[in-house]
Amino acid sequence: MRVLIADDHDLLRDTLVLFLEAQGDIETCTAGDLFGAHKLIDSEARFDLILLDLNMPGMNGLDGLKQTIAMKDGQRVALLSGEATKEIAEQALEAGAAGFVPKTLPAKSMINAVKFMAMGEQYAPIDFMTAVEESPEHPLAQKLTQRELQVLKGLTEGKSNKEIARDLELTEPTVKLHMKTLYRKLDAANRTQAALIAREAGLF
Amino acid sequence: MRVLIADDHDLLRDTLVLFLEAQGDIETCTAGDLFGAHKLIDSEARFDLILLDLNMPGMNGLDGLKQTIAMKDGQRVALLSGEATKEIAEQALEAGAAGFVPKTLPAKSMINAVKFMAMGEQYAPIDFMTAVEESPEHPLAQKLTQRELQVLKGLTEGKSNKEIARDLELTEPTVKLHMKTLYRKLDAANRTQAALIAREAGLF
DNA sequence: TAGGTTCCTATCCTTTCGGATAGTTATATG
DNA sequence: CATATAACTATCCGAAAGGATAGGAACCTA
Repeated sequence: MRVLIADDHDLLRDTLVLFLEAQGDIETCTAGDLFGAHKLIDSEARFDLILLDLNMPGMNGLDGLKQTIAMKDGQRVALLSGEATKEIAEQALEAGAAGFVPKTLPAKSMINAVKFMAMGEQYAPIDFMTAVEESPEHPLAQKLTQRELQVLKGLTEGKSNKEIARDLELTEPTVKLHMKTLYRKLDAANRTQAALIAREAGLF
Repeated sequence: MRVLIADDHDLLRDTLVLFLEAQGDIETCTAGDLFGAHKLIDSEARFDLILLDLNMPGMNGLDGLKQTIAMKDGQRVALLSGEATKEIAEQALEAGAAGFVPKTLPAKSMINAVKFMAMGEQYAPIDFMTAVEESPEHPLAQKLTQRELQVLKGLTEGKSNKEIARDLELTEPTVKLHMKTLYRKLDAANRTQAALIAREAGLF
């Protein structure tokens, strides 16, 4: 089984090579950037799997991945990254990548994943892919006072100012004032926009 | 490698056994229901992987899976199903399953998946797991006319009636009428509720 | 051709919204 | 103590929204 590893970090590249070669039945080639990888793909025999680091020179986001997938023989190309988000991983798989391998993967799992992908399957860490992309404690919520949040909650339930006032035991003018402040803080032009923005942000 | 296959469909069970045994290095046992599977787990040597059909007798949803995972030696248990939804698959993996295998998987992929899971990795088909659970052509959208949908789209963008009228080259009173109809059809009390309901339904 | 449905336009009127402005109370914070 | 901020109340006014009602045009169908 022949694997090409392209990553600009010597340490990671060498470690990966050591692990894979230790398996006995895996032969490795390496490159330090996308250009080097493409040269090897052109000149060498077919690889069973090509691993590309997302952040190495020449990659330019997922462009380098797509270019490599489009190269001769339709070889299998997987994305390797340390920090990539779930969105990047999904886009890579969507673009036809053989898989997505986080650098945080245990060595044993990484070898299994490489073998799995070389066999023609698509790999991605389940827990990584199913993780809910939790919005990092929306900055919006922090800008709002308790009262404003209460009013906003009422708004996202489609209530009128009068209803919100009754529920919170306030007068209607007060609710209106909070509304005005909310529009300013949420950068909304009217209550509908404010409600949509609040929902979009995942509040309530 | 020893694999236990539990499924109440004789045909599928036998087919799967044939495929796996043909690999040479895989030894299989079978059971027709959960009870039979548990008996084999108790009496036989340790299995490298246990495949449980979701719909066979005794399973009772994911309960049977959880029971089996909790049995001796912490053996690796995967869920096998033909119709399961993405939600079921996620719950199974959450509960500690070794993987989720749709019965629609090509034989070659199924074998690869079995081997992969037996090696200690977690498997699920990427495309299946990342598929967006698309609401089945929202019944709402069908009740609305073209115009109403256009107006609703404007509403979900937080526009005023006047703006919507200008964009669609209608008069404001007409937009208002469509709004009224929308409220009735969407069961909304006001524009904010209508906008939220439309967003909730995944329209636009 | 008559009857029905859908879509559009329009007017009248009331309620609600939203902005501007002004002021009170309580609680931090320097 | 002075100041700032948050929370609340209040009034005025124009703009927007929403309900009721009426009618016209296009299209399908009996």
